[in-house]
Amino acid sequence: MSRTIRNAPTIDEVAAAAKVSRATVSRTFGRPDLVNRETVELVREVAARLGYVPNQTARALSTGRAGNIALVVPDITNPFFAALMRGAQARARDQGYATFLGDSDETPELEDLLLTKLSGQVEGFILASSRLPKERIREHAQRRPFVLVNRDMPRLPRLLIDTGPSYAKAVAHLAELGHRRIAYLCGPKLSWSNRQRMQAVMRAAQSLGLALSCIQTSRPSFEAGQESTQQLLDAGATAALAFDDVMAQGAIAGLASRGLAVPADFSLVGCDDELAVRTYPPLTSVDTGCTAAGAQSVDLLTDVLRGAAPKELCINLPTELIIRESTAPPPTARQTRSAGRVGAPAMEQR
Amino acid sequence: MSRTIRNAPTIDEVAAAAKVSRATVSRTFGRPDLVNRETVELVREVAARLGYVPNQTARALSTGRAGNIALVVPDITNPFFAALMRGAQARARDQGYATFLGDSDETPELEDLLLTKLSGQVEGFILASSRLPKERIREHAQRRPFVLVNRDMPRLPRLLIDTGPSYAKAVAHLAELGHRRIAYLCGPKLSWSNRQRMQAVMRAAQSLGLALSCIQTSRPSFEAGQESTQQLLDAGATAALAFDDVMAQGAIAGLASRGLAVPADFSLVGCDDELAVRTYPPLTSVDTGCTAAGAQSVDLLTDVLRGAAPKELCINLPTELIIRESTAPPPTARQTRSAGRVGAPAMEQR
DNA sequence: TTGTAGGCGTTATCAA
DNA sequence: TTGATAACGCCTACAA
Repeated sequence: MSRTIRNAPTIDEVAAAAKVSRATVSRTFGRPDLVNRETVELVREVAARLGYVPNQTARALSTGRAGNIALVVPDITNPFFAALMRGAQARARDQGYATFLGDSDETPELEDLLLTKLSGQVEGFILASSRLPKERIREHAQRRPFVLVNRDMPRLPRLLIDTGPSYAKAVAHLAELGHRRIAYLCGPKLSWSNRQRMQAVMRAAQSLGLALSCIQTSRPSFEAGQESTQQLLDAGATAALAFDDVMAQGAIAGLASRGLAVPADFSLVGCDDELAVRTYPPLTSVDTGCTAAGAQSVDLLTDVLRGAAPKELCINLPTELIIRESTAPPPTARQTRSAGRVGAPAMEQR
Repeated sequence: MSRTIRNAPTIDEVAAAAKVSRATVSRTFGRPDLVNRETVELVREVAARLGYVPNQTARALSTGRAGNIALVVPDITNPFFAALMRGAQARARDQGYATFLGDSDETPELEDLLLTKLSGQVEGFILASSRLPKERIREHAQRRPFVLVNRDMPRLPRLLIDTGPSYAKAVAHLAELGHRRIAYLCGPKLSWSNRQRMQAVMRAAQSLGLALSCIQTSRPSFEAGQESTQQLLDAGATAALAFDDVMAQGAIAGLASRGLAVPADFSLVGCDDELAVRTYPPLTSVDTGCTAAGAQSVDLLTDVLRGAAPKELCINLPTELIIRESTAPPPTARQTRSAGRVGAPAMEQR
């Protein structure tokens, strides 16, 4: 009854105006191959003139296919998820789906709520970096098809961005530069990616004989990275691998505010590579190909929806360590090595 | 027919199991105040046991209220829009709405497509920074309630983030620092915000007697900012105001790759203040309060939907210039002024 | 307080 | 190739 909505023309009005049955109009838009060429044109014309657009809701009720999917993420503000969303939405659109966005603000309860509220209007979910207990995920997955991103649960279609090897490589890279004490700046406790990365770092550090401190944080945010500075220094580390680029960027800022420069005084490694090339100095980071991953997660979901169950329900996406300018030999080792770093003169303070 | 979706129980099954009419079940969920307490409990119980959840699609078809809104943006990857989305989605959820996201990739055609495809399932739109011709917007707005963000069209509910005064202030700030030739790094031609900001800069520059160059760019991206470096220098400018933080950040990187430091060799002003505090150096930027704006645009839309037409359909949001460390006196003027900039030592090159 | 019945706009099944 | 006619699941006057 909103006065701003003029009554949209229905299929019946088009049918009447075109002097055909409403079934023909329906077919014209849904299965034009079943309709006479000329009839199609006629109907299209009339429809256009009247401004008719098939009512998606009615169509959904009739067919059982909503034509929608939902992407649920912990924080759309994080460049990783923004890129994922971008890739997913574009691909979904290409396949004729509209995309809901659910931002859970890193809280399992909200995530759960979004899942139940959205489930009625959605053919399937892409659940990225879920913080939910696996039992809940299983329950939800029973109602609607799910694709998990960065969460590993047997028998559920999932897309795992495999950062482990790259983090191991990054540790080796730091070891080669001469670092002996390093730190891992943790992501969310409930994050699969965090566990994966932390484990990779732990193993690599151990096998290379490096001392490692794991530093807990409240949330994968710039601020958390910033606030971790003291602990980073207390740990006696000369380098750190952060859970992602955002935290690494925060750490750089935190160090800078204490007069410490990266990489002259401290080396830092990030992850996602969305931000990395934009920071100062540009971050050594793990490229996760997030935009492509978004698109691929949609492909996986639509495969499932189409019943074209892919033989392999678990897709592993490789990553790559990109070495830039945020990593260098530790301060004490510098004298004995070539120290010149383009555009990143060491500060004299401290 | 998907094998993963078990057939959801319908209102009739619940009614039968509870030995009431289906109207009673319907009321139990929609208007429980119209049903006997005990009956409500009974029905709820039975529904829970059966796992019944009202079918949102059927409800929407019947009531005409989809319970959905859509936010359409040019690029969800831009921190401004990500923050806007975050604020909007959260507020929409609080008000019982689910939110579609449409990313138009800066192209009017895609934007148009999204609008028509989404319109069937949505009670209203929030259209942010539309690149569409105003006639098209009017046509769409005729079908569904619209709230425009950063686009000024008479008689349409809109939320305008008023950056003009802050840009003028920024120009004055640069003038005070001693800059005589400045540049404006343009945003998208079709952007209202861009026009607003450019005009503010032009006027301020003129009234202060500063030389101004406007530098066109392809897209409001980091890369575009980076690529503008040559033109910035060719113009002989010693400072620039960018359309937003992303471009400013790109410009910093572009300058750095030529051995020029900000603010020692060049001053830069950004906009949005989402990124600003995270860059190096931290950007002098215009705070647009994007997250709050997202929430407020939803409020405005739901007001309209509720028929509670606000007396003022145009909301102007004030902004604030935040001075940080990316602005300083120009190189030539430096000798005669106090040059000490915390944490941003001048580079010796050039 | 509860029940009956018509309608929301499409699609799908059968005939023609 | 087209048309009539049930569903689809729910809401909502209107009646009881």
